[in-house]
This record gives sequence, C-alpha cells and structure tokens, in this order.
Amino acid sequence: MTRSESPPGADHDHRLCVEAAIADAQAICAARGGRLTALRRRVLELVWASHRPVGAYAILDALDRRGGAGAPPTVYRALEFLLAHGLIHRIESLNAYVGCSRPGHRNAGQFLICTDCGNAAELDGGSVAAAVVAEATRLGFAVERQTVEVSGLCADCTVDPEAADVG
Amino acid sequence: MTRSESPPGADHDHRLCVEAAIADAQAICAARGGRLTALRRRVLELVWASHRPVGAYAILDALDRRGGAGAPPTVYRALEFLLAHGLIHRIESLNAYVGCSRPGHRNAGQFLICTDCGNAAELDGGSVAAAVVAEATRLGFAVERQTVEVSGLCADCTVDPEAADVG
DNA sequence: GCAATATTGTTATAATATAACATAACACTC
DNA sequence: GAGTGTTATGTTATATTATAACAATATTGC
Repeated sequence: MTRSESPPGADHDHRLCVEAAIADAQAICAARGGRLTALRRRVLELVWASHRPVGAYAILDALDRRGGAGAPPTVYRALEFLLAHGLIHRIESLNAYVGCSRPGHRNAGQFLICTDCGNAAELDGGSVAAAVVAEATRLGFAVERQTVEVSGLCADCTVDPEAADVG
Repeated sequence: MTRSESPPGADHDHRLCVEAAIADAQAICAARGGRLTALRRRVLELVWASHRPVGAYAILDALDRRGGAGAPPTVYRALEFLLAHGLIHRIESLNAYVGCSRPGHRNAGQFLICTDCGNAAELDGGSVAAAVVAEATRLGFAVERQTVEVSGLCADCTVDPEAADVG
C-alpha cells in the first residue's frame, strides 16, 4: 500500500506498480463496500498497463482482444466506478485515464505529462494546491476541484529522449 | 489594450470587453502579419459573447443563424488561428473556448471556473505558475505548458447564487 | 428460494474533432 | 491588370470520445 512518490523512471519493475494498484483497490473497495468486479479489475489493470494515460477506446479494444465485453458503456461505467473511488484519474487535456498512484491519500490530481515518452507522473501537490487556493481566495473564489496538467519533458527524456519508452 | 485584472463581475459593461478584445486582436494581428478575416473576427466575437466558455458547435450554430458558414472545419480552423495567436484559450475540462483576457501578456492559461454561473476568470498566474515550475524542477521535469483549471464558486455566486448569470 | 439491488449487455445516438480535397480570395510581381 | 503562388474557406466524409435508454443477468440480504 505504500509506493514511491517520485515519477516512475525508466527502469522500475512495473509489475510491482500493478500489483500495488490492485492491492490498494481491493483494500479501498473492501473498506467502502464497493465491488471490484472482474470487469472493473480488468479495466483497472489495463489502465495500469503503463504510466501513460490510456483512452477509453484503447481499453475497449484491449478487452475485446482478451475476449471481454463489447461496447463503450461497459468501459465507461467501469472507468466511472474507478474514478468515483479515486483509483484512477482522468487527464482532461488528453481525454484519457491513468492510474492513481496514491489512492486514498487525497491527492489533488496534478500531473506532469511528458510529451516525449507519454508518461504521466502524479504530484502530491501540496505547494501547487496551496498556491491555487491562495490565489483563488484572494479573488473571492471558493475552490472545489483543481485540474493541473503540466506538459513538458520528464527527467528521463531530458537526459536521453530515446530512453524512456517504458511501462 | 488595458483591462482589469479581476474577474468579470456581475455588473460590468460587457460591450467594453468585446470592443477591447477586437481591438487587441486587430493590433496583434497587424503586428504579427496575421489576417483577422471577417470569419475569424465573427468567431472571436462569438467566443467573447460571454465570459462562459463556448463549445465549437455552439459557435457553429450561432454562425449558421447569422447566415454564416456551415461545417465544423470552418469553426475549428478559426479557433485554431485564434488559439495560435493567443486571442482565445481552450478549456480542456469543458472542451470549450474562452476569450483571452490579456492577449500578448504571456499568461499561463489558468482559470477559475464557476460551477454556478459558468464564468471563467483568467488568472495572471505568477504564483501558481511558479509553484508548478518549482515542483516540476524538483523532479527534473522541464515545463513546457501548463493547464490549470480550477472549478468552484466565484465571488458573485458565493454571495448570491442567483445573481451572476451575466455575460 | 425470493425480492431488491447492483452490474453488465445491447442498441442507438450525441458531442467533439479532423482528414482530404475542391474552390475562392488575396497579395505579389511583372 | 493578368498571371501566379499562397492563404483562407467550402464541402464531404469520417474519426474519436461519450452517453441515453432499456434489457438481461448476477449478487446480496432476507
């Protein structure tokens, strides 16, 4: 249930990420009475297939290949469930979905998205969220939800733009 | 060419916003050799019809009613031009477009979006942008572009949720 | 087992966006 | 001011993302 706070990196063992994500999901669903059905679990695994945000229709295709379900609502409903329980995030600027790296830890949904390798790293967001709230408050605005999506080059791709095409 | 930095407010004279936006656009296009054609100008006016982000198809409908052009590419190309020249912004979380309140001033594209009245106020973004860059840099990430979209209740709607349904 | 609820299947369609190619307008030169 | 290259717009078709509406099935609690 505990994971590194730093971005994925080019050389990590991604199976551990997936295992941890599933374990977290089971724990959270158990605690909250949500049902992590086979379908929802498969969708969660597919979202976690890499650290790159995945489109709903890519998930649908992958399900199809594994003999899974056949229509968009199947996937969108599973995504909706996973979003509601904080197990995944939606990346607005990509219309895509990515696993939440610290479910249950009330993170603000802030992402560094590498334009080279496509990986999205989640920030813990304390200072950025605080700056947002401070600025908003100054203008009399009551913050409910923040979407912070920063694109650029991640550490791996800054060093060697070829290196980091990794799950 | 100079405008208030504060959010629109429920009682401002919106014609001044539109006039200023058009004047800015003319100045910027003149300076940069871009052509603010009749179509592009009409689309810019339609985006500026309010401080609420507008969808591409809403613009298309409005053009139609005024006897304008008839197909999506018409609108999307005009939006693309206006985006490229920094005259409008795209709100990713709404798939919609809103006028840039300070074109030419290299703003970061940060927005406070009221869930009640729908208005989107643009931040100047110094402190938030700085926090983002600081956090990213700490992780070795080179920032290229930021998307910051904060939803919540604006000052007008916090005071009186009925009041601010204004351009 | 049976009723109530939650989940998934299925069909159709809405909403947003772009590709590809044809035509028209403009702007520059001679 | 006719010819030419470039930019802009028109047009048709289609891709991509997402949801509505209703039927069927599975699960849970009794």
